[in-house]
Amino acid sequence: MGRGKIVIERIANSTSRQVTFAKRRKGLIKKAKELAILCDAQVGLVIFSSTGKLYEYASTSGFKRHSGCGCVR
Amino acid sequence: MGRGKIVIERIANSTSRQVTFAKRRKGLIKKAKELAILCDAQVGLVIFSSTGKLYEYASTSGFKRHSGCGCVR
DNA sequence: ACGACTATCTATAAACC
DNA sequence: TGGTTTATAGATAGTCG
Repeated sequence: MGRGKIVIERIANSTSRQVTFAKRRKGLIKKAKELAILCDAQVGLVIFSSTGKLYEYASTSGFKRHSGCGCVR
Repeated sequence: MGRGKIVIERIANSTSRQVTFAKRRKGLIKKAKELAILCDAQVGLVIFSSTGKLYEYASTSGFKRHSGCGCVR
């Protein structure tokens, strides 16, 4: 899906791994949103980068962090 | 992305909405897996269909349902 | 390290069975 | 209603500034 074909395995080069992460994370969240809207579904998505950064998406208020244990419902 | 272009809004026809849901859900989970592997990330994905069915994916054992409240960590 | 660009690959809408 | 095919839209790998 791009200039060259790639194998699905951990990208060795740290820089290109980060670049790919940023691109694909954005694409994944976009598709999650589209699924929620097109199909009237509820979608929750949580992504931690290898450096520990959190990225998340939730389609509706049906998913809420509830106080006390910090979990996602 | 297909024979015709589509607008991102709730699909009116119930049958084609279900068909699209099945296709896109599969695609979304595939991409979530790829992101996890390629970029060494941890990914959690929860999808409820409009009929209330649950579909989920978690890239690592870092995400676990813990007993007691049934939440996802 | 970060945006654009674009050639190319992949996902998928529609058609068909 | 569920699987298969195909043409095309959309995502993105590699490149350049």
